[in-house]
Amino acid sequence: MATIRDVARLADVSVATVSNVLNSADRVSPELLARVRAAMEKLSYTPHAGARSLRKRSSGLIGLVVGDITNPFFSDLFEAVEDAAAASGHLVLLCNSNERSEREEAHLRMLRTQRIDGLILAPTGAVSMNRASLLAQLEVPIVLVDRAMEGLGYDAVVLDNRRAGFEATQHLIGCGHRRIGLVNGPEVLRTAAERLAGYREALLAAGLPLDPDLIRDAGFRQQPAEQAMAELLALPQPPSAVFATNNLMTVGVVKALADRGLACPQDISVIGIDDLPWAEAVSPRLSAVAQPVRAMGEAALDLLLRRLAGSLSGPGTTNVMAPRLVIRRSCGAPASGLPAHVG
Amino acid sequence: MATIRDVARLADVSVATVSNVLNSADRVSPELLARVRAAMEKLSYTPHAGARSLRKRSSGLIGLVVGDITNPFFSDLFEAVEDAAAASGHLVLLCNSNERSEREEAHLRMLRTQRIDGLILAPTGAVSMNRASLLAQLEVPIVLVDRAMEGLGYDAVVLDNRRAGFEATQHLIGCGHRRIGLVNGPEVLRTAAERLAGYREALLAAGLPLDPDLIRDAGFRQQPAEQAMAELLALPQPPSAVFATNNLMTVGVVKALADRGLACPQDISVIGIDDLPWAEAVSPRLSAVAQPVRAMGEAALDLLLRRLAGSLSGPGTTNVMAPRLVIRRSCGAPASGLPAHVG
DNA sequence: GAGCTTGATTGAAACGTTACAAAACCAGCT
DNA sequence: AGCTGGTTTTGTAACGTTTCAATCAAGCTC
Repeated sequence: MATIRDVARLADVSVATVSNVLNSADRVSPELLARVRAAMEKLSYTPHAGARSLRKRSSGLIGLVVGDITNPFFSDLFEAVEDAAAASGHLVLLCNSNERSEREEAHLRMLRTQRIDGLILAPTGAVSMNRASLLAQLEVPIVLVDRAMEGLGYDAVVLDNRRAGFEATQHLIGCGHRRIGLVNGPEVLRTAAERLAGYREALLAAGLPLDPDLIRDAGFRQQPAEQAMAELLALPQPPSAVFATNNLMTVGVVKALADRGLACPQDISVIGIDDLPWAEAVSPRLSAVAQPVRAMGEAALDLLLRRLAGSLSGPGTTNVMAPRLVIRRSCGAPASGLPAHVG
Repeated sequence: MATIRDVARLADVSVATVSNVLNSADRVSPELLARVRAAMEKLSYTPHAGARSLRKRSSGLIGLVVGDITNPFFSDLFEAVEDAAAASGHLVLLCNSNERSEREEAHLRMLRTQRIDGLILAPTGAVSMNRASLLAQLEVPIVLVDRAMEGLGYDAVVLDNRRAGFEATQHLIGCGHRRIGLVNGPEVLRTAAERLAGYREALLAAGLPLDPDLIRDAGFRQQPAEQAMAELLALPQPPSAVFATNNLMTVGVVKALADRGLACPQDISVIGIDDLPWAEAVSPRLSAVAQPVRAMGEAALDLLLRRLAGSLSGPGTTNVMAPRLVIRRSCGAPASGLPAHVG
């Protein structure tokens, strides 16, 4: 494979000049520029990223680590980040931790040997001390997405989770529901806690009672959500509507209903967080509180690039994005047959 | 950040020795090994991938380029490939071309400057001359996935598309259907052509006529598939069952039905290629011909690694994987109200 | 105790770039 | 002709590794 020396030889200039046309083309005269470009073309020369990253102190690589690339939220996120990164000449290194923190830590080490310029991290689970130090060792700007980890001083871009919880619940209340099930993630996670807070707040605002029986922790996962939904249905006074706080759990909830032959919204109403590509395709078309995924990815990369450029400094800021309520058909008036309870 | 020299100094050995513990630990005495390891630990040393890739002639990077990471098929594929690659100490560089060949070509150039060790490519669209030469210039082993490009001599792992088409169609025929719509991709693509061939063959085997009106090209995309389904329904003699030849088009078809209030399988039966994570959740639970995505990813990486190790050589082989028919509820007997036509 | 063998350790030369200071060039002035 | 000040161009020392031949130590054998 051709090196910069070969190009220099062929164009009859010094290697320094070739390097210049690569990096600051304006510092070289038009005629040499043309000669060099021609030589590169003829040899189909491509610079060696390794050598470059060795000499400059930057690799042009940006790490993106997510918990589950199979989750549409994360694949959309990757797409957004990669598009934006391409525009600034960066390459995105995607790491999928499969929600296992050991894998995530292994990935962080990998990313360090790659000498990434910056990291976008959607942290899985709680923040271990171990991981915090791995992050610090990277010695590069870091932007958190989806889940913020307070106290570490990193930039973050997150959904306004309280509001998302509030709007979803409010929408159901507006449809006439009074007993609303909540299939939530574990409260130790900030996102879950905030979504719950929004739910509470909406109930309170409507003067509705809060029944702890209606609140379930399904670990943000599909299978447990299915189980949780089953339990809710088995309650002496089952809810007339359910709010699932992420997309995986929405699938679980819908499946539980389908398995029991319950129609929606006739028998029970459903709303979820995260819009899904097929939400429009299934019947009923699912209502949801959508996250502005693309905007979140772009915002994250923007923060990162600004840190890299030095145009942003000081302690990390948290960028809170507004959810968007997408109303389709899965929420209707409470089933007449079921008791719409007033507590 | 600590370098190999720092480690050597601290452990009071030569850099060569440190390098040895990194690469062939068995060639160094236990006591020096321990000293070096301790020094690395203390300095939290991590090798510089760039420098390494410069000196050895390999980067430890493997490229994976796909058309649409948002498509569950591809995100599953990435997951499988990354898992397998991690086991062999490779890092996967994912590139998403958004089905645009210019982006794909830009990515191939990027991958060349990264000096990837090998490439797994799910080619989008037809093979341009330009792209063929870009691939050749990479000068690394290449494995094609999903769509083979004949004549270039690369290894490939693909679905047995003919059989997939055959089994899906046969299943519908077995349910009693005689007019079966086919929502297919463009026939210039081998995959689409073969799936069509399987469809034909199944009809032929059952002694059923082939009605060209029932066959539509929806470009493997959702929106056109919705449109195609609408056209099929508007036919004077609409089909009693539909077979969509990929997951995006299945969504489009289902949506078209839902929009018209058509129930499935009561009004019309549906089967698709590619299983979907939510196929079990919607009602009706969708039947499908599943691709063994994980196995395909693993097979692709395996081929690549064997080429790299030199244990595989000679012309490329094509690895044909068997589809798996997953029967759920979306296919039933033809609607009594609709004419089950005998041509 | 001299000569071998074997295995562990090391010095130093690459690998392909970029950065920086030095050199060369070229007008335009005195 | 000799300067000056400004561009272009260039030589060369890093950057952090690995590789490979060379050295060294230690245990054998005769």
